[in-house]
Amino acid sequence: MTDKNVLSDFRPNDHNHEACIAAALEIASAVCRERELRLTPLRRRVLELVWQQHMPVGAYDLLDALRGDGRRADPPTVYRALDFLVENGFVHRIESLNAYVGCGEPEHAHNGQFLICGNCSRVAEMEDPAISKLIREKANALGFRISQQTIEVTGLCGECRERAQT
Amino acid sequence: MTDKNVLSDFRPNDHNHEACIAAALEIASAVCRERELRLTPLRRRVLELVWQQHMPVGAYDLLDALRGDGRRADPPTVYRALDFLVENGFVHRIESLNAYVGCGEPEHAHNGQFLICGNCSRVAEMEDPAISKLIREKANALGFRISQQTIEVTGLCGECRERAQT
DNA sequence: TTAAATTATGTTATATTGTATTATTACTGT
DNA sequence: ACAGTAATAATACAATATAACATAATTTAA
Ligand SMILES: [Zn+2]
Ligand SMILES: [Zn+2]
Ligand SMILES: [Zn+2]
Ligand SMILES: [Zn+2]
Repeated sequence: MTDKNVLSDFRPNDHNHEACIAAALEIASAVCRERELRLTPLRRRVLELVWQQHMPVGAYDLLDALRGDGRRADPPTVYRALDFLVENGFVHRIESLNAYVGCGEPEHAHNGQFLICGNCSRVAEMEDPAISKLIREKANALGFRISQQTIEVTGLCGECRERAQT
Repeated sequence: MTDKNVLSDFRPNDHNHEACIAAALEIASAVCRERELRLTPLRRRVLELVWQQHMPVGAYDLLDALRGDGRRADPPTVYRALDFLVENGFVHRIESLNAYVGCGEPEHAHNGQFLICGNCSRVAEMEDPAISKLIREKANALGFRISQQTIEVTGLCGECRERAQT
């Protein structure tokens, strides 16, 4: 968080996560108002569910959670909501996990660079322009015009790494 | 191909593709002999099928092709063969497509950086150390130890881009 | 060179993830 | 009230992947 290229670092287990959720919903609400997007109750609820942890959630976990609310829900329900949320940058899809994670800075469009801990499953999001630029340059050199970059890195977060050394 | 950081560039449609397939099988055969891996007929056939085009192939397309051979085949058959081929670097998995593409240089371990044309579906593979290094450095700065990098870029290859400008 | 252990494959069933399609409901402006 | 639009419901299905157990082939070791 000190580094401006880090959109969200690995969060300690004891932070005030209620505040994370509240902030995410608040920002989404404001962004939607500004862009005249409709953050319907369903979309808002799915966003809230995605934000339950700082790790990727599968579509069917969300589906179960929706059903837990008492409402009836089927796959298209959650996928449509996710489409909206991904499309508008409130949520990122992690391709290597077929799962979804909340984005803390949907105000400006970007596609993040993700660090995924194979031990605790937490995810950090970077947005390092140097990385994007280098990849773009290399691709351009081959005549390739980039429309989207998918950068997902797996390994061990600092906390899990220290614990593993023992 | 002139650039040593490009493991396989976009191939023109008229190249001698039989040679590509033959070379891939030959290399795989040699590598397996050297590493005492077992390139069984099934694995060899799946590798050959993956190499039918320079674009990612889905597991179930391979399954259909195996059945086309007259043999009986079920999902575990092809997934197990793919596991072997991916594990040992003969094939790369494209996470963003849930599909598989042959690797032309399995001799040395690496995880490639892929350019995927959204129009013609052809794939090029780079292995640019500068990109890997930069990502590794940024991750290290966050205390993260990388075990694998997934870099998949979508866009338009040179040929398709020119054609689209019209 | 058998016997045991290991590795690979066959087989059946099921789990997980994602879409297509059509119908219905709720909201927006006239 | 009405038409036009956006969102959701509901059903059905497609695509991708794994679990679990049985059999066959291969390697290793007595
Ligand atoms: Zn939190
Ligand atoms: Zn961790
Ligand atoms: Zn070829
Ligand atoms: Zn192309």
